[in-house]
Amino acid sequence: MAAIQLYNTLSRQLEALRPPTGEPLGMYTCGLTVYDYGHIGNFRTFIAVDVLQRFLLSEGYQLNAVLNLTDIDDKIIERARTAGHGVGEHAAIYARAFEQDMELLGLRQPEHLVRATAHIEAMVAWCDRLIATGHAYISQGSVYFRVASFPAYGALSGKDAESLLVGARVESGLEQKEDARDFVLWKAHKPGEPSWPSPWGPGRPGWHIECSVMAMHYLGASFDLHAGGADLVFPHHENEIAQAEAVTGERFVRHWFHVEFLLVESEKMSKSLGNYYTVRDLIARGVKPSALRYLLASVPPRRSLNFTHEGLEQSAAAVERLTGFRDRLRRNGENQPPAGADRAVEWVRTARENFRAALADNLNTAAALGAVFEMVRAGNAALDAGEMTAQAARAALDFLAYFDGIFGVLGDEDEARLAAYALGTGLELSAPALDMAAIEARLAERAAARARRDYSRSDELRRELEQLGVVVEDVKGGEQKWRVKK
RNA sequence: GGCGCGGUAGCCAAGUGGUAAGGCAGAGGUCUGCAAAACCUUUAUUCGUGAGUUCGAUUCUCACCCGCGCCUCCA
Repeated sequence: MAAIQLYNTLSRQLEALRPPTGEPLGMYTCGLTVYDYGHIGNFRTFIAVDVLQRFLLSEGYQLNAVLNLTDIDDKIIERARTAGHGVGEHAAIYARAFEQDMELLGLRQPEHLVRATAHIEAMVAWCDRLIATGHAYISQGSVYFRVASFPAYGALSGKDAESLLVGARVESGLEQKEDARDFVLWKAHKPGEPSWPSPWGPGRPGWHIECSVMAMHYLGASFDLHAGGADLVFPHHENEIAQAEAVTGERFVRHWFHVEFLLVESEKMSKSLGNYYTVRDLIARGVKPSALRYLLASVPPRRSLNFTHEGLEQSAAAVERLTGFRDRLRRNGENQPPAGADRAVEWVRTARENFRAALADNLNTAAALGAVFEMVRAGNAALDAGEMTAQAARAALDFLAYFDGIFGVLGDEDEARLAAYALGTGLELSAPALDMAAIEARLAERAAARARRDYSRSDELRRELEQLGVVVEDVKGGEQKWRVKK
């Protein structure tokens, strides 16, 4: 297969990712600032990164992935104060919540899940180097990056020095900066705020320095791939580049991967509009993790995603089509006569090729799903025609397993994850537990009724079962198949 | 104003210089005791608008309209 192409924000074009070698691919992702629960926009990014990473692994790459949590910042301090928490305590609460959301959505554990406060010394040391090399200066106990000392500033976001100055002047001039574009690396201590010692006095790190320092700490001065939300391009990632490259002189990141914004009902998500959703908001409404994951993964990362409740329902229906097909394969696949086997295996191979090619083309998840569904239709048709051989069924099941290893949407673990999530978060799930005893009893009675062709009783029992939350389907051979009602 | 992304059927959405993947929803049919599921057929003579290049454009160029993001700490 051709090399994996990804859009690189820095060059503004598709670029081939280096091929897999024995050397792991170094990848850094800007994670959450833990002042509150992560919202679905955050998780859109993390799911896109997750799909990318799982795809890379399936293509033979080794990964060294770093995901950071920002656990010291203005907003955390402010929210902690409002909530009556200590700052560390507040951050810990939401860091834990993030990890719960991560597990619920099946996000891959990165090789390093790192926190800013665990790397303060390294940040101080880096500030020191920036000062020593003339790229930063001390002003009233704070340290600022001297943008004028880094001519390449603005390359990532396509901004020129002049427009940056115009933008910056709008801001208040209270800070003691040489130049309006300069940004803070280290904030001097203020009463009532956490602080760490430094050569310039107590204080805390600025936002941008943490990512440069932690990325280089785990991945080296120059690494392969850096991901994050599109809104981080400027200033955050621009500043990361400046902080790193000003000292090292090396190209900080080869490939910048940005995930577009998420809208809700075509509007920017905001608390004031009442369209702001955290993961737990949706789970509490009975949304399945697999459906949420499907929706967030189904739109390619470079396109903005319009999140709607209708979209969630459509996603849930699409997931059911996939799992329904898999169930059919498992039920029927083994008992069919093996005849003309090779033709049926052919469409699985085609689907796999198209699927891989789509993902390799800038992670085109929509096209990749198209390939999967084309196989589903072909497979269902073969099953209907009684032409599904054991070999073809196995090939299709293998492909579905491979597919789900990347997309993670078939929902096999929904129930277990929801249970663990409810336990961990104390969240009450709206989905009522099934009364299995009552269901089993009615299924048995219905089977008996059907055996004696008492269809009115059978239909009555089907209605009762629906009340109990399950849909019954009569499969050929008189067998009853049931599933949880949507 | 600057930089960037996007406007494809009721909804979500792929895509190509040669005539529109896929999913959801809808309609008809097959199957079924009835259903469900599945399958088949059907639902955009048309891809924001206008002009241009071309034998031919949704795909290239230009202009315009609309939506969205960023422009100093928001994923």
